[in-house]
Amino acid sequence: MGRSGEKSRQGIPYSTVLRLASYLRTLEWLSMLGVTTVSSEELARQVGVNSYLVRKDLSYFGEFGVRGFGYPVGDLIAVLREILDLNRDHYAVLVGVGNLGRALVRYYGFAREGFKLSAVFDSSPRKIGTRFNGHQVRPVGELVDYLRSADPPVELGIITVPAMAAQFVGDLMVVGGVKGILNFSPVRLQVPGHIHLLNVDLVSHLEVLSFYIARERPFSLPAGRSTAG
Amino acid sequence: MGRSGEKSRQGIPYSTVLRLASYLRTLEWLSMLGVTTVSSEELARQVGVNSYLVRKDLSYFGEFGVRGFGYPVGDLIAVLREILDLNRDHYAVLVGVGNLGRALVRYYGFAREGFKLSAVFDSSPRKIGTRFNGHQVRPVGELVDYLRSADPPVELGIITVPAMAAQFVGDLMVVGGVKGILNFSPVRLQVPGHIHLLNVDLVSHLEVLSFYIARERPFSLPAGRSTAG
DNA sequence: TAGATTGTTAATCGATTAACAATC
DNA sequence: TAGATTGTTAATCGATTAACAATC
Repeated sequence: MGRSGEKSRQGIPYSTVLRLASYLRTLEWLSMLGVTTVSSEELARQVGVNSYLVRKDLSYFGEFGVRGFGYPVGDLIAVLREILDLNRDHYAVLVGVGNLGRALVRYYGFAREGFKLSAVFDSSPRKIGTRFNGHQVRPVGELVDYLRSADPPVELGIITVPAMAAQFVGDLMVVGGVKGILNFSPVRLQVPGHIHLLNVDLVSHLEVLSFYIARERPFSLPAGRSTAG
Repeated sequence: MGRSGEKSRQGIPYSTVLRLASYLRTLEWLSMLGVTTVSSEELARQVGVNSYLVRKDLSYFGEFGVRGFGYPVGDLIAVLREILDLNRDHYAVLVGVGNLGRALVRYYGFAREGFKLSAVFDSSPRKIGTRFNGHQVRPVGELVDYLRSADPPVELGIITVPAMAAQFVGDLMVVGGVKGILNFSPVRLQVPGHIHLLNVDLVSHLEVLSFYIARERPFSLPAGRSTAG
């Protein structure tokens, strides 16, 4: 599980990385249930992919299974945590303490996986100074300075501001030196190539569901394949 | 995170549907800025894909552009709203009034796009009866009955309960007759094939960022792709 | 061992990219 | 018209699936 035995990481598909996180989540769940061994077949079934893919995904990083037996759950969890670099804390700032922002500040899931909030910002005088979950809201004008002098350093920025302000806040984060941005605003941010950006548009998800539901009406087609897995 | 069903339906790739929502978001933004015409090149640039893909995606549904000219923004918005079936209201129930659930109940973005909350449920006696954003929290025991008799009918279920309860709640929604489920719990739900399921695992997104930051390597997919996949 | 299941190479499939004819 | 840009067909690329040898 150390880096020594790993194969080349060139060209690891984004979809593979996303599935690694899925595998990890499922394995943690199995581990909680007391399961100590799992086959690629069973893990695949639970995640909703096929077993070829599980083995292929893992093979990018090494050999972690036992032939004829399966994968030791605990070991595989450790391996995936290592691969995803989850064996250390990651610090984030969050900007925008609206409904969604407040929810994320209070969300346990992040901290549980080692993602810790370093500080929280907003532009509204009404919100600056108030406290959420132990974090006193700071003025967004202090964001760059904060990021530059933060110790431990802040790697991640979480954007939960309205569309109008998203690009501005993103720019500040980049100037401040974050390495990755999780953007919950519906705006497509423009960021330099070295910044890792993920857009999470909650409304889009509902729209996708809407599309598939609309196409399922009685006359549309012979029963096709399901979107559910 | 990501969709659970990997297959397209009626020959339209899932990734295309997701991009349609992205195009719509960008077009709405352009429209707000007063832009009335946009080329596939410009729209592609803003969304972070290439123009071939924009034209290809739209061509699944018809011809909406003017050669030598581009696309009329207003018309294309109307077309996309029609395709995604957004020209009517969609009703949803939300189960689980924790931090994330409360945020979604209060989130304007959903309603703005025609997704309306029909009712809100929780299992905790401490929360039942309290009000959030005008919705009085109902006991989860009433969920199935509510869904069966709701008028207007409820198509969508949003799950924001802890992992432990997610499958149970999902089962109730299915029994109640929802057509699609947006699952924010980290559990991979098992649902019948006719149910459209999208999993949104917020922690996974951070883990993906962690992976790429650890490698100082850009994504291999279109930068800043929307989630769900 | 024999059966089971991995790890890996090869084949397939489908999405993306490219090219270009149509046409405003 | 001439230049521009769409809509669509063909080529490419890469992820997924399949097959199977390795081996516990």
